[in-house]
Amino acid sequence: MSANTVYEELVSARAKLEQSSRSVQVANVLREGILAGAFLPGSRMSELEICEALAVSRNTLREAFRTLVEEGLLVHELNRGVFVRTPSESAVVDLYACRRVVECAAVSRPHTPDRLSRVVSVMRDADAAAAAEDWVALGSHNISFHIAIVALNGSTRLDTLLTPIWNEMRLVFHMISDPAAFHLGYLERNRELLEALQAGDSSAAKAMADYLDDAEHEVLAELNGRTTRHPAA
Amino acid sequence: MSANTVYEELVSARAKLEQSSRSVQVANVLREGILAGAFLPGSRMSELEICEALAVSRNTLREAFRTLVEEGLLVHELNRGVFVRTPSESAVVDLYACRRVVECAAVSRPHTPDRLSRVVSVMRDADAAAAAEDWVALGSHNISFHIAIVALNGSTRLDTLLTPIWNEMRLVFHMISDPAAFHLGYLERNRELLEALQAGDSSAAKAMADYLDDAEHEVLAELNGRTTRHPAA
DNA sequence: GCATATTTGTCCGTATGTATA
DNA sequence: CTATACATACGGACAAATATG
Repeated sequence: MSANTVYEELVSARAKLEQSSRSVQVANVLREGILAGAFLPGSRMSELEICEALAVSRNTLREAFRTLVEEGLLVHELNRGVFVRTPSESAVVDLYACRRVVECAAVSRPHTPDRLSRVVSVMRDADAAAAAEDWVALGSHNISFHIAIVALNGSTRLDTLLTPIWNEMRLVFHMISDPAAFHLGYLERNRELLEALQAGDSSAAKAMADYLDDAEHEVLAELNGRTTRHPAA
Repeated sequence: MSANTVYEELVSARAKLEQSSRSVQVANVLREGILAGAFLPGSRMSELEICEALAVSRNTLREAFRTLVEEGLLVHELNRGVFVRTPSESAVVDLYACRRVVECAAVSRPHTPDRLSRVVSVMRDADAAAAAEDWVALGSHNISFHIAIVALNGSTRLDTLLTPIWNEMRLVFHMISDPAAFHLGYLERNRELLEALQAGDSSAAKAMADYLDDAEHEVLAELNGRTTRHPAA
């Protein structure tokens, strides 16, 4: 049964469950699995099977579910269970609207060199991943780049509040056909953004807005070209 | 069965009211209580007592707790229980840093009249509350005013993501000595902001930044003048 | 420092309600 | 419509951690 392979992986992940509270541990394991694409958008999270695979009770699992729902990775349908979120087209539009606000604000303000250094190091990691043709890592570094951009705003609270945004962006990337090509295409644009920032270029905000516009349209085109076979959210 | 149509409507209406699970209902009740100040920052939320008071099982209550923790109203300490969050001074600084980003961005962009109308109506409600000397309502409308400001960004996702910010602001207001005087003082400044917005004044961003700076300093002064007797978060 | 009581963390069994084949 | 599978919610139980005297 190939349908069981996902749960078999969970059994091995069970070894990781060691410290902190069970429900937190379970949430961590499931989060990793979802972000890695083990559970694709729209797929159902069976209480029973996951309970058995992780050897935890339903109560504990349901607490973990509650956490992940709040993080935006799962959606909960009353008396039906929980499913991996399937970002709709309108959700994508809204995601980019939200990113436009916080990312354009971030690049518009005067930045301190030490915070920019984080952006620089992420850019280096992305380059390394691209050179090694590690497309999964490239996708992660791409998101990390924009997380580092948001951090320029100087509010750690804002950073943590936006976690669901980046989670859902990863879900979106799992829905497009060729994430590798997608991320590779934006590697150079990230570099241009960084150079504009380093130069103190006041047009960085405009560049960021254009960047997000293009990305949004490309993602929407991908989602349009795909016959949505997933269960509705 | 035309005789049943009325009752059928009632049944469907009742179904909608009860369409949320117990844990969600419990979370709603507790949230209201906390935001209303029934549970003050730092106070402990006893599982046993709340279970008995609401006649729900511990499992159900713990799911509700998980939700409220995720919303920022409660903090969870392993093997110790959950407590109403006590915003620290650094938390207040960060809260205003976050608000500065999203609220200044909101007033900087060109706004559509229909969305501004929401700000206008909230302003009217606040005036009415002030005239009626209903200080609790005034505090709520003050926060609603800024929620309406953020909504000018045009991202409903951003609006929902910021829910913990407004929740925590209410907790902060519960910690200052005279919330009524505080909110009354900012009623006029809200009006000035609104008028600047209606006039399309490009200096609205600066006005908002000043507004938040002043509010932050006033809140911090309040928290400094108070011997923090609450358990540490 | 120690013993006790309280509270939390976790699991189990089960009854009820809901959705779907 | 019936039957099955599943989610929801409850209560009890026990170990572990914490608070209290």
